[in-house]
Amino acid sequence: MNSKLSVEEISKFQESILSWYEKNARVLPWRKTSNPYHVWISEVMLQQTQVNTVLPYYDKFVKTYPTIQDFAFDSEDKVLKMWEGLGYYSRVRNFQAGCRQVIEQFGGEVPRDKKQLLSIKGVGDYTAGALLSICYNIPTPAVDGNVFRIYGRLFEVEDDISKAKSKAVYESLVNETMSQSNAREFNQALMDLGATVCLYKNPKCVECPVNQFCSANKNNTIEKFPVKLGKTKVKDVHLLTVVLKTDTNKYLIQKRPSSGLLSNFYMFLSFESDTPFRNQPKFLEDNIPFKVNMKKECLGNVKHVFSHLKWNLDVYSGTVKEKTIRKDKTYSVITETQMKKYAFPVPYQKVWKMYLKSKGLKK
DNA sequence: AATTCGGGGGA
DNA sequence: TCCCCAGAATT
Repeated sequence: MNSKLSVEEISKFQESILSWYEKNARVLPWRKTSNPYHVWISEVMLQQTQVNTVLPYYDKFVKTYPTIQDFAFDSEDKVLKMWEGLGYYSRVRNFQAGCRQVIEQFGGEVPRDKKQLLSIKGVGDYTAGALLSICYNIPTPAVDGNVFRIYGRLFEVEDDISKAKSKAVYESLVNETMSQSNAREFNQALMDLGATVCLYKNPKCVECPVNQFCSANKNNTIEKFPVKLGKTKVKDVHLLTVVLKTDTNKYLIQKRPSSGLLSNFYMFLSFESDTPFRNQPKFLEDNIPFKVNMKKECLGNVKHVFSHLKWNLDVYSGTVKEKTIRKDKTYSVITETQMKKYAFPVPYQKVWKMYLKSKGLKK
C-alpha cells in the first residue's frame, strides 16, 4: 500500500509531527538516558503495558541492575521478583537470555543491525525498530498499537491488524513517510501522538498536528479504523487452593512448573479443573500427597482475569506437620516474613491477603 | 496463521 | 462488560 502523498506533503507531514513533539513530548525516565541497555529495558517493559504501570518497575530495575552485566547473570527467582505484578513474565526471561547473547556475541553492546537484533531473544520487529531509531537514530519502522491507530486512520488502511500479514503493510507506510534524518524523535513522536491524541476511543482530532493529512478525519470514519476483526474468547478455569500452616508456625508454598502459565512462580497448593469441584475439603484431603488437617469452611473466592482465561479460586486453609511433608523439590516451608522474598502472581497475592484477613477476624 | 503468554485502566 | 496497552514466542 502507498500513502499517495507527494514528496512535498511527506516533508510537511514530518515537520508537523516533529514540531508537535518538540512541544508535547512526555517527560519519561528512559528518555533521559542514552544507554541502549536502559532503553532496551523500557522497550521490553512497555510491550503491551501502559507507561504509568511501567514507571515504578523501570526505576527499580535500573537501580538494581545498572549495567547489563549486573542483570544478565542474576538468579531467576530474583529476576521474577523484580518483575512480579508486571505480567507477561516470559518477557523478562527472554530479556535476560537476550542480554547474555549480547554479552557473548556482541561484546556487551546492543547491535546496530536489524538482522542481528532480531536474532536476540525477545526482540521482535517492533523492538528492533525502536532500538535502532531511539538508540542510534537509524530510520526503521517500529509498528505498535499507536502506529496501527495513527496510520490506519491517516490512510484508511483496510487490512485487519489482527492478521500477521498486515504488519508489512504498515511498515511500508511508515518507511515511506518517516523522517530519515530524525528517526529517533519521529518514532517517539508517533508513540506520544498515539498515547495522548490519536486515542482508541474519542480521539482528539482537533489537536492533531496531522489532521489535514488524515483520510479518516476527512471522511468522518475515525471509528472504523484501524480495522480489527479478531475475537477474544476467554475460558473459565476453576481452582482449589489451600493455605497450609505448619506446626512450626510456617507456611507451605510450591514452585510452579518451568513451562506454561506463570512458570517458576510460587503459589499455595492448588488444583485446577475445567469444571467446578465437588466436596472441596475432602477433595483437598484426598489429593494432597501427605496428611493435612483441613478446615471445612471456605475463606472466600478470588477471581482473576488473564488475557485468555478467567481464574476462579476457592480458598481454604488447613494445618500440616512439617515433618510429614513429602520430600519434593517443588515444596518450600517458609515463614510469614520470608513471603515477600518469593515471587507470587497477583491471584495468589489476593489469596494471601484473604487468608491474613480471615486470620485477623478470628482473633 | 492462530494461540499462548498478565495485569491494569478507561469508557 | 469490552477493548486497549511502546508484542514475541510457540504451536
